[in-house]
Amino acid sequence: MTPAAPTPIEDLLAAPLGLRERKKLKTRRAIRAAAFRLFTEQGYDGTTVDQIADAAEVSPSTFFRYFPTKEDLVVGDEYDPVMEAALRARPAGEPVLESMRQSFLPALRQIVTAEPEEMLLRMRLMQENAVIRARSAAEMIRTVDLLAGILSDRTGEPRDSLELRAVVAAVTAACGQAVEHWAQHGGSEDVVTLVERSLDAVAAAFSA
Amino acid sequence: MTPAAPTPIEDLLAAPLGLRERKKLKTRRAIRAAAFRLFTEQGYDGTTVDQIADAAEVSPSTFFRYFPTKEDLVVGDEYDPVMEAALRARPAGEPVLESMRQSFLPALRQIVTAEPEEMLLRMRLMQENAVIRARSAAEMIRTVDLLAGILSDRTGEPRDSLELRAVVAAVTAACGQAVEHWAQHGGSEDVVTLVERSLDAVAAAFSA
DNA sequence: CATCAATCCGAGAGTTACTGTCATAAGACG
DNA sequence: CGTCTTATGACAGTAACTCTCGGATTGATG
Repeated sequence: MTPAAPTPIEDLLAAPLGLRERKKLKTRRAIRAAAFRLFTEQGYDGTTVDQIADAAEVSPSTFFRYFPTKEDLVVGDEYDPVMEAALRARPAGEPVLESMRQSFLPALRQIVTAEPEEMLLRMRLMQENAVIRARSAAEMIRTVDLLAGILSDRTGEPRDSLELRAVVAAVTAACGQAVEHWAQHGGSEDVVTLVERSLDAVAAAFSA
Repeated sequence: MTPAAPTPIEDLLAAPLGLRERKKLKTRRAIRAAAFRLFTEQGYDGTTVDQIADAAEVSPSTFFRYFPTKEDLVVGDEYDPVMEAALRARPAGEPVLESMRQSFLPALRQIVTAEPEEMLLRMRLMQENAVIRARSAAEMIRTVDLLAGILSDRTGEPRDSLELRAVVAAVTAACGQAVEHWAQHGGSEDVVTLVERSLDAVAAAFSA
């Protein structure tokens, strides 16, 4: 395209994504898009990996190179790093509950506003399909492990502190219920408000 | 065996388990016993259903008649009815937290004292195997649904009350962490104490 | 005791998710 | 342009299920 003269500025701009990387990202998106379309048309169980691969114009082998399992199309734990960063950014002396609240809320807001229809589809699949539900629940366990690890590092508590893990698990579960409620009402309510309601309810139940 | 004279008393006593039912229970136990033995020897993933069926001297077809999936050998939700009964027996006006505590504790104590080694194996498999972990987590969701349903019926709240579900989920998660802690320490500590510690920690975190 | 209906079981074929290997084609790079 | 790396596709294979069907076992009845 451009003459042979090297253009470092353009290189730097293009560097984050070489042609190869761009193509990979594109096929990854194509696979997921084809899958979600087929899922809405035929349901999750009614759609085979071969069909998805056909629709995305890749071979089944390639499908499994991009998504190790069919479930991974739906679950996706790409939000954990966001919450991890947010949690690490909280001040050291802050109470655990407040740190978690301030980490969950921005992450949730971002997810819900960025791609609400995809999130709704995911939650719908989670309700309908036992396998997806199970995997999502397992992801929540992963999240609890992650957050408890970060917090224990920060406070110097042992990594398997029952007390810390209990708090993290309880808060995460309450927030999860808020998200589920959000999804079951079609995403019309404000997630932040729902999370606050959840946490307030837990506080009320435990302070009585 | 006995003379032809009809013996209604014996009939009534034998009624709960006819020959057929007894046989079914026996093969069910045989399958599970064989499976657990093979699991400890070769691991969960290293054991095929065919091997289990062979060891239990049944056909693979029969295996799937008794256990719809291989995971069902391990997860088993036979404790939900116990908790359900306990929860329904609680007085109507009691706070949710107290009702749950008084329902969880006896059930847990029973599970842990009745067959501790089996429970430990289950928890160990849950740690090691992602599929089992996911299924167990899904069972916890089922439990939350069940308990929230019972409690909402009792208090007249709507069945999908976010507040109620958040509290139930938080308490269940905290208790789950207690059980996990119990298992990770080889079952040497007292479950009841661990549950109390968990719930106290949540209370402390939310009352600050 | 004989029989009949319900139910349980085993055999076999088929589907699907996933794994591993290998040859080939397409980008990266000097 | 040549080479080297890497992505891809074709293929074979495994394991967890699902479905169906004929035969055996059980439990009730005449």
